[in-house]
Amino acid sequence: MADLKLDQFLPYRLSVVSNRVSAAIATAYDRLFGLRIPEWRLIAVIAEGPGITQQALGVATRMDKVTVSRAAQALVERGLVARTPNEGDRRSHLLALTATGRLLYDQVAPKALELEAKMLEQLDADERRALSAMLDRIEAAANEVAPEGVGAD
Amino acid sequence: MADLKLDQFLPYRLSVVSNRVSAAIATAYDRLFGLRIPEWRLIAVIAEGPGITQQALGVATRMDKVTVSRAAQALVERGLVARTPNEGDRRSHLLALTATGRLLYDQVAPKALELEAKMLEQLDADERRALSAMLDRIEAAANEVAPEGVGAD
DNA sequence: CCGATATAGTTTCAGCTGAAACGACTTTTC
DNA sequence: GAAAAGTCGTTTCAGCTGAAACTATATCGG
Repeated sequence: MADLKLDQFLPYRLSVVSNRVSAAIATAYDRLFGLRIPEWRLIAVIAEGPGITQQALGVATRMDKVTVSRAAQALVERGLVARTPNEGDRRSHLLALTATGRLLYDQVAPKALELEAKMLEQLDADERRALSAMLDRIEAAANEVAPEGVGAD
Repeated sequence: MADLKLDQFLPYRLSVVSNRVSAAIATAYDRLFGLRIPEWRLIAVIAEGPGITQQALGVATRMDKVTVSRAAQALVERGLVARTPNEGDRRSHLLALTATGRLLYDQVAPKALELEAKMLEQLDADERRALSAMLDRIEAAANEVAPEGVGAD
């Protein structure tokens, strides 16, 4: 009989840790800025390169197009993001932060980095690099095991 | 303005990798054994120590009691798990694998370890230890940042 | 003992997610 | 240049999750 202890099982550990981290971040963003995680992710990517389509946002954030669509609508309604017609392709629009959106981003981003720093506090630079590289390799392997599968949170 | 690139942001990377891994595993278990992740987790813990209550299962798997309740019902209905009255406390029952459940476990556990091995293939023993230790530290830090929050998948 | 409070587990309900169907527009093909 | 096929984005629907309400039992304080 196989020797399998759940809390030594990596997929389980990964899921637990990721959920804790996500929950901590989600709570903070929601309380401080009224943002959900998908919304915050869109803002982060739009801030980097304004004039982006939703489909590109989906690729960048690895979120489903439905999730992107809903988050984008919420942000537009809140006046944080504006849509301009895409001349090249009228099926889509181009998204950019409004002035208000930019202002919010300038508040959220430092807070995000601060939260991240708190969670990484006990890792030194080498460890962080190693962690990041390992995550990349694990993700690649997972993609091989089952090519599909997305999932946001 | 803060320098924040989403794909270097640890909480995001963690979430993406964890979701990929979970999706890969979930697909495999569902296809091979008709098990969802919460069900599989219960089986893994019950196999280790039969005669366990649902509340203890919740602690062990870090899943919500609702999730545990539903997974337990499904397993009982499928005849993989049996409930015996808990003499000491009649609010709860004690769960154990049936013969069928044990048989299934003996198939699932090796498969689980095999899947894990595939994902960890490119990490050597030292790296795995380091990864595990880092996950522990990150989880602890996340718990400090926001004590609550659970979440299964 | 017995009422007050707490805990195990279930049910209900609201929220989030993503597959699938759909509408609008674009590209390809003949 | 129009029908066929593909893509962007929205809507719909079904599934999963967890907070809160609820039932049954247990424990605590007087």
